[in-house]
Amino acid sequence: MAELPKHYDPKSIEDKWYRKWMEEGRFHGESSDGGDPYCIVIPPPNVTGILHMGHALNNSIQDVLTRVARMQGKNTVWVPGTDHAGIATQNVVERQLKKEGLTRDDLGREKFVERVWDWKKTYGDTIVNQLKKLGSSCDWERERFTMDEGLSESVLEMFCRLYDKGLIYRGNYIINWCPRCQTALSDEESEHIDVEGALYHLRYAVKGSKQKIVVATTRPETMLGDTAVAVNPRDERYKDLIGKTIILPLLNREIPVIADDYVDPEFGTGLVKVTPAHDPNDFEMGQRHNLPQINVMTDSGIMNEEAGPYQGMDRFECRKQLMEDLKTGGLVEKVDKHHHAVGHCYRCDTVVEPRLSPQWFVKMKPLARPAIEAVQDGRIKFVPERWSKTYMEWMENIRDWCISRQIWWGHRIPVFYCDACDHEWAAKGTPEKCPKCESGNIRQDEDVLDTWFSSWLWPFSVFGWPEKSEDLKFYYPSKTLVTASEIIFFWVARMVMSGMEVMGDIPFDTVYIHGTVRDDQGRKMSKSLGNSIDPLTVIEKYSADALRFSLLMITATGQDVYLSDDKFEIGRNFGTKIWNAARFMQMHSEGFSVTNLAFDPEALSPDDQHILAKLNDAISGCNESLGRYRFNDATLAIYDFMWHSYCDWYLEYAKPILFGDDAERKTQTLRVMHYTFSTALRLLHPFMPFLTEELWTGMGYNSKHESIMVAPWPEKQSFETMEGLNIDRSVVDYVDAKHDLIRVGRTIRADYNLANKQKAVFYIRPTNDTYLEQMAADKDSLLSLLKAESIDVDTGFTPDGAMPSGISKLGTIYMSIEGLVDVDAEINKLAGELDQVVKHLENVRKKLANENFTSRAPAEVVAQQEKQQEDLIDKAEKLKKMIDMLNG
RNA sequence: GGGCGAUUAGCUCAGUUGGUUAGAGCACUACCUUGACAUGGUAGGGGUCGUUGGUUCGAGUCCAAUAUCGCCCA
Repeated sequence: MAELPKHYDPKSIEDKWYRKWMEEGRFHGESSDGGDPYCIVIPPPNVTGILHMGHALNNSIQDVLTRVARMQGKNTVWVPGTDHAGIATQNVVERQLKKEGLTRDDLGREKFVERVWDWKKTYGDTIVNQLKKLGSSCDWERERFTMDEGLSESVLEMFCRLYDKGLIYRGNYIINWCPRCQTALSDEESEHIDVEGALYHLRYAVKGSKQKIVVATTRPETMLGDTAVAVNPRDERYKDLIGKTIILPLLNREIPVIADDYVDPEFGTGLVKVTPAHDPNDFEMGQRHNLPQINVMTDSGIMNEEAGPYQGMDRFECRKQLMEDLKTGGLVEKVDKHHHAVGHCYRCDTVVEPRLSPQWFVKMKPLARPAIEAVQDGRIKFVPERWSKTYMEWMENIRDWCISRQIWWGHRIPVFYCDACDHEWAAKGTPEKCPKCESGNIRQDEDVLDTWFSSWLWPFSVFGWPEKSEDLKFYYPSKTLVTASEIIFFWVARMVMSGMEVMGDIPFDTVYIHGTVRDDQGRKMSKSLGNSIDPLTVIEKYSADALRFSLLMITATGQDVYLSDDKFEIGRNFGTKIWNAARFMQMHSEGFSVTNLAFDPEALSPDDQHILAKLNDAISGCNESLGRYRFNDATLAIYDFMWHSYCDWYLEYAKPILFGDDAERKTQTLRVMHYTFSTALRLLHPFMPFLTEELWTGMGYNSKHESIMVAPWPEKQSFETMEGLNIDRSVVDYVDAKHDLIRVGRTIRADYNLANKQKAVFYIRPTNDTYLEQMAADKDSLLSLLKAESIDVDTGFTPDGAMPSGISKLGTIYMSIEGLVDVDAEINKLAGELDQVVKHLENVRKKLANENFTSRAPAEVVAQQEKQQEDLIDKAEKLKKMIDMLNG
């Protein structure tokens, strides 16, 4: 046992251990080793990502689950990796090119993609390295990337299967278009943000009359693409209008008035303009009424030739100018303020333009059915349960998934066209000729797939699917998926669908949804707000252990996490506390061997029994909480045990023994101490991996299990075993009561401002003979914990004069302060206490006097109240006597 | 507009099927550098559990309204 340094230096230790664990292959699992599989697949972070607090929380949780499973002896694998984040990564590289005065078109597709790969090779490890800093025990030998060869193979296979089944199709529909990224987005990638917009009321002229009608719109510039005006057929106000022709202002295009049930008579004026090429609802109306579709914008959101005089203007500039022009023409009725949700690109925050465009889609309804059933029948469980509602809601109303993206970085859509015979087919390789007409005049689709089209295969693609590998057989399905609520639709739901589709089995049995990390004002942490706390800064300042522990301790199940810098002090302080406890033990362990901790059950003192019982409680509390994904309760159980049971009470109890000269007793106590501490370290290890490993070695506990990572996970001892250790519940209760008595004694000391060094003289009148015996036998610890010169335990004790005192379960404790007693103050104090007791007693009496209560409440609740009544009466009596005596 | 969540101490939050005098951490007050630890110790102050009704012998907990805030979906 090398001496532990006075100060704990997490920095050097954390790096050292992580390197060692890697060298020793501690994170790696092999299916050939068999056993009980435990697998978690990481939610792959973006390859462009940098670790934020959400990741830190997400991965701390996964690491806890992984490390516990590993210590339990399961065949444990946590598969890490990153996704290629098509749009985001392309954006990053395009920005880089821009600095060089280049665009991707200057490079051409092939060179550009090469350039992205270069970027990935140089910077793609950033987040991976940050995960390592956090202590994540991922199986790095299994690290995957959604664009690597194997996963690309999975993507192509999946595409071809769905294509051949008719579940992938190409169609011209309204999709979400990001004019900045110049690509289509899925519905999920368009984030609805509430904005204070306007509802513009515009006057359109009716052909052949002087009548003007008023339509309301939030996007006036799209009027340039209007091909009808619609009313609800049941709307009496506009009955006569149906079938008439409207002259579209500015362009003077003639468009019909149609009747359609979709129109809500309550909204705006009850008249809506119909722009089939720029709105999903208008599109459908257009389909029903055979309206032309006029797209008025270019790919980059610039008005095109269909916009007439507005051609070349940006869409928002156009909105302004167009409104000016309409105003000039007297064609604006009014402009109302209007709150509405507007879609924004989730990658660049640009306002999304709904736009008619030919894209590839996955037909979702058939895929959703088995995925709905899997959750309905409980094969997949959400924690907290309420998220299954969100999942169901989305699944039941699922819409087809737009999977094509007009970018270059990603899996190119494996669809080929023959220009000779117009044949279209999907294939995994690079065909040289058309399978139908054998022409070589073929070309591949230009688009790439949505990144999520590779992520949704993650739970099986990481194990080599479509190849039926041993790993796949062994580790699939994975166990728990840990993620935040934001990606239930993006990812979780889709993984279930793909898993059911190709594996015929669920991809995981539990989905644990943790909270979103917010700042202390409840705002989402974001770079643009500048309110994010960088986990690496926290690691630098407080240590990775502190970061992990603090995060888990303040994360209530499924609730959002509000963070501020000072919260990490919890973890740091706790680490320091443990470190110092270890140093204290070490100072007293000279010549003591920690390899033999077999204490003598017959010789356990009350405090020994007490700490062992509390240890068992902590173990069972921690395990139970972990089983229910209540990480805050799990950490609290350990924290409370180590700090308040072990350090505050047991170590303090042990001091006089360790400083004394009863060698046998000292050895026995050290055995209990080290047994307890080494067990608690194992319990703490998943939460604070570095500190616990350092102490595991530093304290010499590593003789049997070299690393704490593979030491056995503490399991709750059965009652029988506790009895075998000679742990008696009544003795444990006695020690709890003793602690209470000591607190009462200390309060008296504090009331009389006794200096720490000042020894006091105490008298205790025990409540009964059992306590008398127990306390008499336990006087050493009472003396030491009360810093007393002497303690007389005497059933017949009566104070001969004014003495400050206090009541506890074990008895009444008096402290001798010759000549110093402030009688009035003492009476006041006791009277105050009596007041409280009387008030409480009244409540209890009232309850017991109520026949409804005594007859209806469970017997044990009534008995408990009766017992309490007795205790309170007893206490009140004592207080009265004490007050009388002081008065007398 | 639909759905979900939150409202408990100055702050951030626990409080598991209703049952001791509602807890923790931080902050605060007093005392203490004592032989593990001032990133600490001991003691203490602080809450009519958003509001109003209801169910119940009993409500922070269940139900219904309502207010405020937040999130998701349209």
